[in-house]
Amino acid sequence: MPFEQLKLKNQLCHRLYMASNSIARAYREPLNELNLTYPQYVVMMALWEHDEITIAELIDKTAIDGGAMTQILKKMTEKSLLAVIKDEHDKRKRLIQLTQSGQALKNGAADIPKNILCKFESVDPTQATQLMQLLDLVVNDLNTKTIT
Amino acid sequence: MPFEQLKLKNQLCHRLYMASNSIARAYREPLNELNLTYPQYVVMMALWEHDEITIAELIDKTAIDGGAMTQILKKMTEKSLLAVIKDEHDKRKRLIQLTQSGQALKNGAADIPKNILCKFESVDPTQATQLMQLLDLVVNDLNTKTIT
DNA sequence: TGCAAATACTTTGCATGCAAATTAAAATGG
DNA sequence: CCATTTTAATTTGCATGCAAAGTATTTGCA
Repeated sequence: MPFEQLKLKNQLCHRLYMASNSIARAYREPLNELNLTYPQYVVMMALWEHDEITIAELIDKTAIDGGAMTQILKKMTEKSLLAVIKDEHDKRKRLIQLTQSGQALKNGAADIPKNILCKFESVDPTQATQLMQLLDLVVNDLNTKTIT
Repeated sequence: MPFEQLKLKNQLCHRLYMASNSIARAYREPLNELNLTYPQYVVMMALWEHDEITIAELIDKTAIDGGAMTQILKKMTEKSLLAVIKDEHDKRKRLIQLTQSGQALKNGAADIPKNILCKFESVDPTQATQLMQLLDLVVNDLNTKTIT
């Protein structure tokens, strides 16, 4: 059977594509109530964990594209969720600092992960963990630059 | 430990986000050589499997957004990969038909899946299968409309 | 038969993801 | 110390993903 490998049903990538879109869609409603997009929510999670980090560190933690990050931070600044501050020690860098309302939003977001998990009827916690581990392997393999 | 669930390292969604972006990036180079974007490649795979289907069927197979599909098909038409034909039986519908060069491109794409798989050093075939099954569960759970 | 409701697409506006070019500032080497 | 290189961000251009509004047909039904 030639070209069997080109069938969509055999493609890991297509499943990842669908799963990623599906889960982002699932977050859309609860995040709308917080007036956040999904990438903005990821930025907030990173900052709730560790405030006052540079843009480069934020990019590293979130895996969001640098070009997109500039735009995202601009919009979040307009919404008074955070402030972008120049680093006096290294003027190339910018520090991101949550505002009070940015910090406060954490309470409103606390229930989101639980509500999303409720939608998983067929995936038990063991499988979820397994899935996360496998995805980590995939990401590591794909992001490891093969120094040929 | 409050808010533990809001940490990025505990988020299935963030891993899916990273994995999906990583794998799309991995396809970018080989697809550039075919002058295809990733969604366009997905459309081609669907059509290589089954030619002359309606746009609605194509959307169903690929899970690509309808609004985006219109644009994607327009660009693929400009590249003479396919043609959009009116369905005489139901004038609302459009049939998508591969051109000769669209069909021929299948040969150029035949090696792409294998080349992507080469990048997976830590994921063996068994794990890949397992991963696909878990992703299917996720997609099914998230796309099942709960008829409350 | 005739009109409201459902379909199949298209269009529009907004928010990224990504590559490539650009700018500003710091680190390096000679 | 100065020129080259590297690093940190921003900007730009293109291609989606998605929601919502709009258009053209076809169905369903009273």
